[in-house]
Amino acid sequence: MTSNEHITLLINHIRKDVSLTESDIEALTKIIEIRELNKKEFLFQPGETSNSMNFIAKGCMRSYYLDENAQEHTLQLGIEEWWINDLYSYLSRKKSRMYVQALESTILVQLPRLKLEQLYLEVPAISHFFRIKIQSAYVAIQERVIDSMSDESYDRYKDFIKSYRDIEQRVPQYIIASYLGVTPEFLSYLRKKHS
Amino acid sequence: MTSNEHITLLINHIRKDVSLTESDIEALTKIIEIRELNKKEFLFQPGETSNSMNFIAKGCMRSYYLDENAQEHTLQLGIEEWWINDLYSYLSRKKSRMYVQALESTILVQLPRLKLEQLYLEVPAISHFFRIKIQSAYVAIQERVIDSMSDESYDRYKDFIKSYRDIEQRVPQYIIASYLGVTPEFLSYLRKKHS
DNA sequence: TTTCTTTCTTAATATACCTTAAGTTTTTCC
DNA sequence: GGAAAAACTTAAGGTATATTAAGAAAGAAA
Repeated sequence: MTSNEHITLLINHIRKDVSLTESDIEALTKIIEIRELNKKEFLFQPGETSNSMNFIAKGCMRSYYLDENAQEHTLQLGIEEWWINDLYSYLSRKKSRMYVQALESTILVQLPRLKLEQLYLEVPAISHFFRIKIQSAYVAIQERVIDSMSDESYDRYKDFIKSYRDIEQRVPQYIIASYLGVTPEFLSYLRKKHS
Repeated sequence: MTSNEHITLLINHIRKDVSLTESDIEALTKIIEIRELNKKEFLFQPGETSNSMNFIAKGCMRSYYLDENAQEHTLQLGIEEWWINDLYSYLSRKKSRMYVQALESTILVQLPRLKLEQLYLEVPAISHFFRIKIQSAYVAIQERVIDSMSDESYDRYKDFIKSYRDIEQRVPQYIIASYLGVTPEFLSYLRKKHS
């Protein structure tokens, strides 16, 4: 697949929410960078600051952090046509506490922050698109807070599958466990018990 | 306290983040509504849609929802100079699942959504201010996700106190328990154990 | 294929947290 | 100020989830 096809995927994705003229597309295309990551490679790590919006054209990514006991906690997962980032770091321009990592060999279409903010002035539709995206990110994370409050861990697992239907098959169980906040052993037990 | 003082509180609050001219303030003041709530009164309830941004001029509020077992889960708390809402409902214009309730007798300075969106066009500083606020709401809720992943509930309690220093004294323990996701009995046990 | 590494499962034991219920303290309101 | 309601504490017994460790299965590498 050529880099053009990845860009087209992004453009069609944006066009689901807002209309773009040919000149909008040209301006957008100018600021795009393509980034390839090998399996297990990091997009960024704690201490770095996120400086781009990252669209997954191919592959699978996750964000996670390590707690004081060096336990991994997965916050976000994504496959083709999802966005992956530490939005906290991107929006606040502070250092991230997150690892953002490729779970498969992955191709990202990146929009660097400074150029994107320039583009907002030129192409309001793009600004509008990202306002929608940041709103949905807020909605998604609030959903996550609510789901995580269910004290039945099997319910949380069902919530997870509802939100991440297509992803469940592609990521290892231990990552799902780290998303749900249970041990892999316990997740294994739950799956057996309910099957 | 007159309603003017409540409005001044809001204006000074906004001026911490952006500059406002006298005419900005005049335009802002025009759309303001004051809402008084008695203790335990609801600002809105599940099934309703949030149609305003709500600044607490006086009092104490919380948002919570009921799970399938009719357990309360507190999502957000606020006192003077905090904003309280179901931002999910406000931004998406969908029905809320939340109760937003006064924990003390409370005075809100409200900005109705439609008028506020008009005001954004007239006074960009206000638009900028709320972009900052919505960003911080995102940051706060991500913080909450991370804090809630600590499986030691006493750690979560310490995180809570760090985020809600001034509020801890003013709300009942059982609400803190419902925020932390533990029973009031267990919170009581924890506080004794660590004191 | 064969070996090595990663991921998944099983099971025994340990612990954090819940449930219930009763008693105590604090707050509300007439 | 006093009665009623709301909130908080204590403790016993129960359940959900963690820990550890070992073996099985699947995937990657050679």
